[in-house]
Amino acid sequence: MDAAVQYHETHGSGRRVTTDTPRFQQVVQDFKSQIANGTLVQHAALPSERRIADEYDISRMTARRALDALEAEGLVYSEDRRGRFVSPKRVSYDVSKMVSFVAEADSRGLALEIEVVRAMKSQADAMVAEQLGVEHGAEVYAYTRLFRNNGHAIFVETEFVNARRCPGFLEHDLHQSTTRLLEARYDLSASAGDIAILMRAATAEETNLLGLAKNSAGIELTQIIRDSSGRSFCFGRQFWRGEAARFSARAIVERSVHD
Amino acid sequence: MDAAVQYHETHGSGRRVTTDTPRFQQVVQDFKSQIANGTLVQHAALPSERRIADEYDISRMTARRALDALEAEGLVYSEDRRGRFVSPKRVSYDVSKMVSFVAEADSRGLALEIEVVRAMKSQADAMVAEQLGVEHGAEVYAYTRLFRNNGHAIFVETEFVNARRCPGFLEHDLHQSTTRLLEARYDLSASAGDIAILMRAATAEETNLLGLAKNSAGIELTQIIRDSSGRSFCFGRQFWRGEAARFSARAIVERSVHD
DNA sequence: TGTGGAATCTGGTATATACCACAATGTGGA
DNA sequence: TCCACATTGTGGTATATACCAGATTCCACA
Repeated sequence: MDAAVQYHETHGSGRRVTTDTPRFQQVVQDFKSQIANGTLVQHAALPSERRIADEYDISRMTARRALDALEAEGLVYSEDRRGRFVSPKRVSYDVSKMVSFVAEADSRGLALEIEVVRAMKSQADAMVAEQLGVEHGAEVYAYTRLFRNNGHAIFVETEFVNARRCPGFLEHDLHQSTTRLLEARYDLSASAGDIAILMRAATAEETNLLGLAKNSAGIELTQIIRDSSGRSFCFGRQFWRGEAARFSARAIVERSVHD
Repeated sequence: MDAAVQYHETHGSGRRVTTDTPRFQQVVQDFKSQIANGTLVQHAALPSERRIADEYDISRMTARRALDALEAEGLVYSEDRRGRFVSPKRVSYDVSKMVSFVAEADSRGLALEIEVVRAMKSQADAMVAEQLGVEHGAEVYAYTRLFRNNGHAIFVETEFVNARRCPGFLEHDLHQSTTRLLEARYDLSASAGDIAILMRAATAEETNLLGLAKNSAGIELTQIIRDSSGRSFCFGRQFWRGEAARFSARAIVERSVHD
């Protein structure tokens, strides 16, 4: 256990003209390579912090730093007291298609599982009321669902539907596309939608459901679905693991539809 | 050193059994409050790590943990060896409007500054060639610009334009909206666009230009701009500070085949 | 009135150590 | 055979310390 503090610079494969590559960055780079070249496939377990520290001859805290960096980048996820694993590949979500993500995923063969976390009748708060175009305090159905792909949680969604327009909504099976449900049962078909995407930190519940590390960031996607008369009948808020998705959209200037 | 670590369990309800609140979370919460209630306004300096450690009677590393968490959430940004500061408010970007963000920002009174980092004629690599619909190796103009709002860097963008369609492009002033430039000088008006949004880690250059912490995540937004005939003439890739923006879009259902 | 340089401050990296709480595994006894 | 219990492993939190290098400040000297 000699030579604790050494700070010798291993200029070796020095590419960067910067000062000196921090040791933890070496670990980061190594694992990035291993993930990129397939040595580590998705969901494969990484060595433990202690093992990495040992192998690289660094302290556990430094190993941890490297792993935290990989996690922050989304290349790796961790399960509390079980280990760290390679993140699966991103899924694509075309937000321009108002077909529910569920339906879209189905058609592309994604094994999407839905867990209903919570479902209840409640009253619209200011936010929900504005989005749904109902009175403050009006009855709405609110339900939260967790979406997994191959067993791996990728996002959690809370949706609000206008109770007056969708009586008995919660009696239906929520393990399916909401869009389809609304269309089949209530003759409400999506005609347009407003979508917003932003990056933010996960709330406590999202952290738990998605199995995220504390204070980690992800992507919030909110959408308001409107019928052909422009009235909104469904408001949803999704929170995605940051590394789990790629969102695409198509923009068309003005209203001119050519075809 | 007397115990000082107490860890009595409060037994939550779900699967997770939350133990005692970690000390660093207290710091996180405090600053969150101060930012929320306006005690700390945007760009205000937070106390240094050492000062926080002192005031909360925690170690510097624990204080650092708290600050890192705040930074990961985007509430705070740090400047190397200068300090940590409260992040400014998000800007909104409607990606459905094919008007350049610059133009849109102007009209809303944002003080947007553009710094041209790099501008050159180069040859399309596989990626760029595909997006622009040109031959691999075809001549393109490539330029990188850094965008600041009130002096605070918010995103960096690299755009590629088809050199054949836009001769002498780089001779124009790039401190303006590209969309406008293309329209005014080359009669190329945006008619549609494909946009993709995803969260990822910053590259080394992005880290430097945006003044980010190492390995921090942000949002990549790529867009392909097409003319009325569907041909693409501009391909751009933006990397945004994660906390800096909110992206909105409007989706319209195109009734087609229903499976 | 500068101006150069030292002192001080800041975040960044790194180590060593300790304990906690839960997960997985292994072992012995009923 | 099956279950209770101990052992081991893992990530999570926390402390104390050290040095680095750039940013800032301020003061003495020209």
